[in-house]
Amino acid sequence: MAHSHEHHHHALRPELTRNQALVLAALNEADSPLSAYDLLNRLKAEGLKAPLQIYRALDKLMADGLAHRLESLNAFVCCAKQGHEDSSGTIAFAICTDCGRVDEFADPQIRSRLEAWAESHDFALKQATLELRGLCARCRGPKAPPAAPTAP
Amino acid sequence: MAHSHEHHHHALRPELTRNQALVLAALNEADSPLSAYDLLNRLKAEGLKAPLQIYRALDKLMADGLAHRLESLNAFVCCAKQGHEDSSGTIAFAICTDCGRVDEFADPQIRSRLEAWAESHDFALKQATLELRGLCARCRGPKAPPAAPTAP
DNA sequence: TTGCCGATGTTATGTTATTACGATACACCC
DNA sequence: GGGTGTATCGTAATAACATAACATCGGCAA
Ligand SMILES: [Zn+2]
Ligand SMILES: [Zn+2]
Ligand SMILES: [Zn+2]
Ligand SMILES: [Zn+2]
Repeated sequence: MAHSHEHHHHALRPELTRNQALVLAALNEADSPLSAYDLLNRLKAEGLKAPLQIYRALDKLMADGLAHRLESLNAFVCCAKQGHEDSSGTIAFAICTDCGRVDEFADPQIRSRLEAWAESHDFALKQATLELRGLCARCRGPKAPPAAPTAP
Repeated sequence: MAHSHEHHHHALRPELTRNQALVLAALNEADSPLSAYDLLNRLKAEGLKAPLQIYRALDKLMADGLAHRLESLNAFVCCAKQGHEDSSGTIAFAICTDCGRVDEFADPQIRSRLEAWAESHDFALKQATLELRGLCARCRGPKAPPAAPTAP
């Protein structure tokens, strides 16, 4: 255990415990979302044994904005921005159904449109899940221009 | 037990089998989303016994646009429009975290905004999951009484 | 010291979804 | 009638995802 003084203020970016750091590192190394049990399998070697250890770490990482849950996959990704301190308002994910890669983005216009709907329907919007499915640029074709897909 | 030849009509509105009709009726009667196992419990009296009977019926109903899955709840609702024949493009759901009620809507501007993002990122958009969480008009009420959720 | 508190480890259990296999029902053709 | 194909159905078993419950440890303040 080569750890020394990791307890130096900096509550700005809260310290991560060992389990949390392990889970975050595993998510960072992966190039597509991982389920909690995927993570567990990858971290068995580090001594993690029970699902709850993974879920607890994920809860903390998500609370800190360092990871996100993809509801349509029951899986998790690390935040593309390494944590959004700012308005963690409305994040969207474009998920490639072929290679699994995920592109995280925020579109203010979509957000304001959602807020407008909520406003006009007297709905107190707290959170939004926006997940797009399709083929990423790498998987859709070598150079498919925005046109009707030609028969291969 | 009313049985025998229930296959008289044509297929404009595809016929539902008994299991499918039971599941759809249960979803219609509910005032909030039901999980597959909720449905199973409610339909035990009708003779349904196994999860697969529910999931198969749900698959058909969703394919016909008569029901939708809410990814963030792992639950199902009947379609507010009783099936969208048109471009079932981009549907959104506003889910009340208090009473569970769901409001289904489609916003062309949100849809075109998503398509614009996809276009500009060379992403072949196939499907989108849009789920809002918050308090519905009945439950938010600064002046409206909190809707006492009637026990299911 | 003592007591609290947050994080942890461990076991067991609950919830959601699918795989596998066989039976039944009907349409279609020979 | 006797095939063949397809679609649905029933049942059992299992996989995949998530939480409850409880004991323990270590830091830290009164
Ligand atoms: Zn993020
Ligand atoms: Zn891809
Ligand atoms: Zn609908
Ligand atoms: Zn409500």
